[in-house]
Amino acid sequence: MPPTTSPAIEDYLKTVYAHTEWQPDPITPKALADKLGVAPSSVTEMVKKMAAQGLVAHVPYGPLRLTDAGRERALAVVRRHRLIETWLVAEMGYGWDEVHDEAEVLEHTVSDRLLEAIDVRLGRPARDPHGDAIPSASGDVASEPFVLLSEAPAAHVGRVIRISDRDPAVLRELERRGIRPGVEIEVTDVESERVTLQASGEAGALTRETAAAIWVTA
Amino acid sequence: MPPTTSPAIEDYLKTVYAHTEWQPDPITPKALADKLGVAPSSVTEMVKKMAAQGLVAHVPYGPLRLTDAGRERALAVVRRHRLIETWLVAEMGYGWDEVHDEAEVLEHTVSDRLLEAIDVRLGRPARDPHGDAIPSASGDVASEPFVLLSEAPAAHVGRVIRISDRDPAVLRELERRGIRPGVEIEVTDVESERVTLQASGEAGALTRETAAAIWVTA
DNA sequence: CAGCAGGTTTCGGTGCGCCGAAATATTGCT
DNA sequence: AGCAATATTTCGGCGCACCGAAACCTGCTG
Repeated sequence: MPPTTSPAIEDYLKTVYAHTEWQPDPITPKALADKLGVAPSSVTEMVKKMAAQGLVAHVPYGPLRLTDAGRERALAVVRRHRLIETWLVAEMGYGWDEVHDEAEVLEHTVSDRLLEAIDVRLGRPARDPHGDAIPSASGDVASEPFVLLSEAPAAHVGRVIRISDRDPAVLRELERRGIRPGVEIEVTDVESERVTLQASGEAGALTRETAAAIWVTA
Repeated sequence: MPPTTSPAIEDYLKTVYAHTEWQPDPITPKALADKLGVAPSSVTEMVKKMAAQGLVAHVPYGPLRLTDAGRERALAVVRRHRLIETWLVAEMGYGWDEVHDEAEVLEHTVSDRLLEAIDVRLGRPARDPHGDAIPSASGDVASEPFVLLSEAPAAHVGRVIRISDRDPAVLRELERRGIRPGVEIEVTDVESERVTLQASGEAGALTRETAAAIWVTA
């Protein structure tokens, strides 16, 4: 178990971790392959390596779980990603819908020292522009009770905590509608594929899929 | 000749280009291998690929020259490297002897957009902290007549233009002696392996090798 | 409870960038 | 000119991360 955490393995760890933030049950190889845009056979192989390094626990034909060591590495990568995103928005003139790809690359190449300098410049922020918690250097993550907007009952009132940054188009759409971290939302109606709501004084509706990208306070 | 310029090829291009800044004659495969810390056989192979992409001109068993296309790519990489170095020093609290390795990595991963943002923030600087000219986005490079301090005759008086950033220890050494870009230097004596000089009012001596890392105005 | 549709793994294979050893070319020296 | 030192290339091979095809499990359905 040498500290040979390649960029590829970092991506795997990050993706497994990200899954646990949105879904309670462990991720399957197929889901991982889809999110990474990689063939299932590649996942099998890579997971074998990661298991050998003690980063994931995996029983053949079963799902996938991070070990403590794996979670620690994953959190370090997530920290990098989110700090870089925050920096791009705060200092480099990026919009919150434009930072994901750049951070995706830089998270693997920024040194610890540079990351620390960024963290200090930004005043050690706790959340990134999408509301995602930024793990501390020691691996602590701020957490707060939440519900997915797609799961919230009618009449639920909450503040937007975070919005998934996976789809820039969704971010632009939500921005246009005044939905961003910190905003109050009231769910007015829940249908099978639509959630109707009131945000920033404006009424509107979201598809269930879009609503699943949003955390609101419980 | 697809635009498949990998990080490895970028390093080769940059190194070949850097050589031409310090030496008039074209670089040999051996020298390139040494500077890159790579086996000679790797250079042969990589050069073949680069020649196939029209980036270098190479006759078997002969030296190595950049084509116009190769120079263009090399300048783009050099621009990245030097802008990043400048940024690290200007904004992120790095010393001029500490930026090389970080820039070495980031030059391959920073997007054009982010680079442009950095350039703008810094006010489109013309030289980096070591005095190296930063090529413009269109590939123009500022130049000024110079002599290597190792080649300067006794009694020569000039201003330090640039100092090679290859060896951090040399940079610290020079900094300690007050030798940095912009400083006036008078060569007081030239021996075979030593150059004696006066800089910032202080007398001192440098090995020929160290002096070969310094450009002064002609 | 047999069969089938899925997901998962195995297997052979690819491109990239690297290596060392061996073959070959060039150069400099006597 | 001849030879030895040195540079360059060729060759087989390696590790990484990926692929597709085929074999193999598992769980669900009929």
